[in-house]
This record gives sequence, structure tokens and C-alpha cells, in this order.
Amino acid sequence: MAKVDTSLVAHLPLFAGVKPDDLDEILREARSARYPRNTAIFEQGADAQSFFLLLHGHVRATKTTPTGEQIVVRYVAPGETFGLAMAIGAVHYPATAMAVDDSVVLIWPNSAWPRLIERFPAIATNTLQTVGARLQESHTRILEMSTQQVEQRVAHALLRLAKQSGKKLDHGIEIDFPISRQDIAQMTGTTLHTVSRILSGWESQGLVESGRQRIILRDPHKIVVLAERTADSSPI
Amino acid sequence: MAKVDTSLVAHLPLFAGVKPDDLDEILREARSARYPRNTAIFEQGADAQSFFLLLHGHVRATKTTPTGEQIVVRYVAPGETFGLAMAIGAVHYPATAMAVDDSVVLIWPNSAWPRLIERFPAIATNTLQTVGARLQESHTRILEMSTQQVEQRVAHALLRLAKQSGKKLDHGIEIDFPISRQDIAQMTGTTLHTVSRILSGWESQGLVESGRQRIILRDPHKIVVLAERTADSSPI
DNA sequence: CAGGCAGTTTGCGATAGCGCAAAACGGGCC
DNA sequence: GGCCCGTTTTGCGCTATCGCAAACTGCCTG
Repeated sequence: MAKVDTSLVAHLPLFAGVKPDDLDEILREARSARYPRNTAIFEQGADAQSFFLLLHGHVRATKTTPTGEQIVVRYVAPGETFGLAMAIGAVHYPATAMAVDDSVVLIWPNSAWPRLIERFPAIATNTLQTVGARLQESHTRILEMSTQQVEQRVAHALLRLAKQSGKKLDHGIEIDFPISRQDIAQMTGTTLHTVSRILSGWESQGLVESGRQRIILRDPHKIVVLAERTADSSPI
Repeated sequence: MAKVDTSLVAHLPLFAGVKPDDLDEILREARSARYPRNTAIFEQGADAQSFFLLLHGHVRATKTTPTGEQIVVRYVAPGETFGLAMAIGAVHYPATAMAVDDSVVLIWPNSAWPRLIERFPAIATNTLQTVGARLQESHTRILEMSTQQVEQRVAHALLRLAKQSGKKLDHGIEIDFPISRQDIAQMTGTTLHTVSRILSGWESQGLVESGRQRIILRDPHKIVVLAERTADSSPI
């Protein structure tokens, strides 16, 4: 297996406060793997045996109801951890992880976790902070779903994606991985039909340019305005 | 200040893996305080200076939008921690905490946190697990808001409250603190009007008995059935 | 290069739940 | 015991959004 260069991961929040020498030791416990686009990394409900760090690509975490309805929990960007079931005391993965682009991940066996945080308590602290940040994002999402109209929620979702994984273009920001209307619907609690209608509308106003699993924000500023507009703001 | 008996808190998840002698040392760093019903413990956006452990009573955490709309993030039951802004790397409290009943809390200054987790790494691990559990609950809530009708969401919310803070009666379960229609609306992403209509309907079927800030589940089993019924299940 | 399929667009009718308004209720406080 | 205020109930019209159906499109594959 190709060895992972410590310099590539040393700056990640997960390893803040860990000495470079130690980092090497940590990485030796991991193996790396490549997942082609549209392959599952783990399935909701499966025994959690490993935890992951995304090095390259993009991963979508989804949660499914017994009746088959699904939401997108989040998109994982390079440098972020996922599948931390062990750390948060879960025996099974609470969500399904799928590579939406060809992706490369580091994989630690769960058995490494207790040893890791014993030797490097900073890792526990760092993880607590990331999980805490995700908790706050979830609360924000709940707040949005409770108080905003669909159009605003879609605007927020796109802006967040652009911030997390946007590729700056000469004229606009492109979301840097394949994403469908359906995916956006599952991020915002609506249907792909409604998302399609909204994006069509925006496209005709020149706010976005989009097509098959592809979205470019041509006028991010106006989308911010849309996102912040309250229901009773004056139209036009 | 009255000293807190270690035996009262020794069994809490927060202190799992901490030796009784050490516990005493931990508690000496805290002070306790009493908050009468309907008083704020901290406000969203304020500088986070302390973190809290609820000993007695009930606390409601709410999050408010710039435009004044509000959701209930969660209800805190005795034995649970809240206001962990420091632990998750937040400088300001992300929510407002209010005592919904006369409440007694332990309060640690944030400055105690780094020392605490250094001396007792188990506390960091335990906190990571509780925060992780809350994250999963949030995801479940998002899933429900995305896929279920209001009636089912209200059913789920009441069942959760009953489980967390239900007082078993001869015939049913009473939610053990004052809670209004408005509160339930803010937990489920709807309006107090709709909650009122739903509860009225249930009351006429003998599923619940309720009044001013008071709810008794008279037939929890049927409410479970309601909660699980999918939109396309046959009526009656 | 043709075909097929996944993803997207669009129309149209149905409706759950909102928003507003007003009345009824109940409990605590003086 | 009576008053007052916060809470709850209920009616009614409205509309954002869903749900279904059908057509369209662009990409990838063979």
C-alpha cells in the first residue's frame, strides 16, 4: 500500500495539536482505499467496523426511513472525517455513505480508536468540536425547515455547498461534484419537482446555470438575497 | 454553598469511568444555582462563560432566527448537561436556555473544562458520546420533518417527551413539566393552531387528556400506531 | 451512431396546513 | 370571590407545495 504523506493531512482540524512524528504513527494504523463514483462505502444499519477520513473526492451521507424515504444528511468534503459511529457510541452506522465522485479515503479499524484517543487526547477534543459543529448545523437546518419557504431553503443549501465545495469560475461558482435535483430535494425537505421549478425560474433570471447533475451559481449575491428574504418581504 | 453529594451524580453518563474520589474534586469546581420557573439561564448569542449540569427541574433550549421565529432545540432532563459551547468550540451560546420548572443546576466556569478533560479524559469521551447522540436525534428529527405529516411528528414528539420525562400514572403517562401547544409546535415545525386541532381530535378519541400546559397520554400504544402510520396507510 | 436510460422539465388538479380573527377557557393573584 | 392575562379552541379562506403523469433531453454504452 502506498504510504500517505503526513504533510497532506497534518493541517487538518482532526490532527490539530498532534506532533508530526506522532502523526506518522497514527497514519500507519490506517489503510487507504479508493471508491469509484457511485459505490457505497458503508450502509446504514451495518455493524460499524471502521472510521474514515476523506482524502479526495466527495461522499454523500444519507439516512433512509423504514418505508424507503431518504434524506441527505451531508456531503463530505476532502479533509473531513465520516463514519465516526464508534466515537459517538453507536454500534451500527446511522447512515449510508456513498462516493459521488471517485474518492480516496483513509480507513482506521474501530479498534484503533480507544488507543488513539488515549495516546493523543487532542484527537478526542478535535472530534468533539467537529461533531459539535455538525450538531449546530443540524439545528440550523431544523430551524430553516421550520421557518422558511422551500425557495429560501434551496438557496441556503446551494450557498452552503458552494462554500464547502465550490470551484471559483471567471464568472460564478460551480459546485464541484455531481449533484441532482433529487439530492437537493433531499437536503431541503422537498421534492425534485419543486427544486426543478425553482432552478428553472432562477435560470431564466440568470442567477444560475445548471443541467444534468451540474449547478453553477452565476449570481451568488442575488441568491444570498433570496435566501435571506423573509416570507413577508415585498416581492419584485 | 451547600455541597453536592457525589452519590447523586456518580451514576451519570458524564462521569462514567471517573473514580468517586476524583468526582469530589470535580464537583468542588462547580457551584450550584437555583432558577425559578420561567427564568433564563443563558441567552443565545451571549458569551459562553459556563457549562451546566441539570440536577433538578426542566430546561428548554430554544433557537431564534433574526426575524424572531423560534424553535425548541430540546428539553433538558435532570442528569443531562447543557450549554456545552466551550466543549464544541463555540464562543457564544448557540441557543437560549430557560427553566420551565423550578430548576437546580451545577455550573462550571468554562476555564475548568480544559483542566477537567486533561485530568479525566473519560469526560471528553463521555461528552463526545452524548453530543453524538444528540446529533443523531437531530438527524432523526430532520428525517421526520422531511417525510412525515404534522400529526405523525406531533405523535413522535409526545412519545419522546413521555419517554424522557414521563410520569407513569395509573392509567397513562403524564408529561412531567409545563408544556404549551406553542412549545410542541416549535418542536415539530408547525403552528400552535394545528397542534391544538390535533390534540383536540385525539382527546375526543380518548388518546390524550390535556389542558393548560399539561398533557397526559391516555393510550400511548395507539399514539405509537399513529406515529408509525405512513401517509398512504388506510384510514380508520 | 443509434438506442436507452437516468435525470430533468412542465402541466394540472388536489390538499394539508397556514394565517388571521375571534371567542372561550382557566388559573393565579389581589 | 372576582378580575385579568396567557393559553387554548375553533372557523374560514387561501396558497405553497405536493403528487401524479407525461414529455423532453443529454449522456453513456454497445
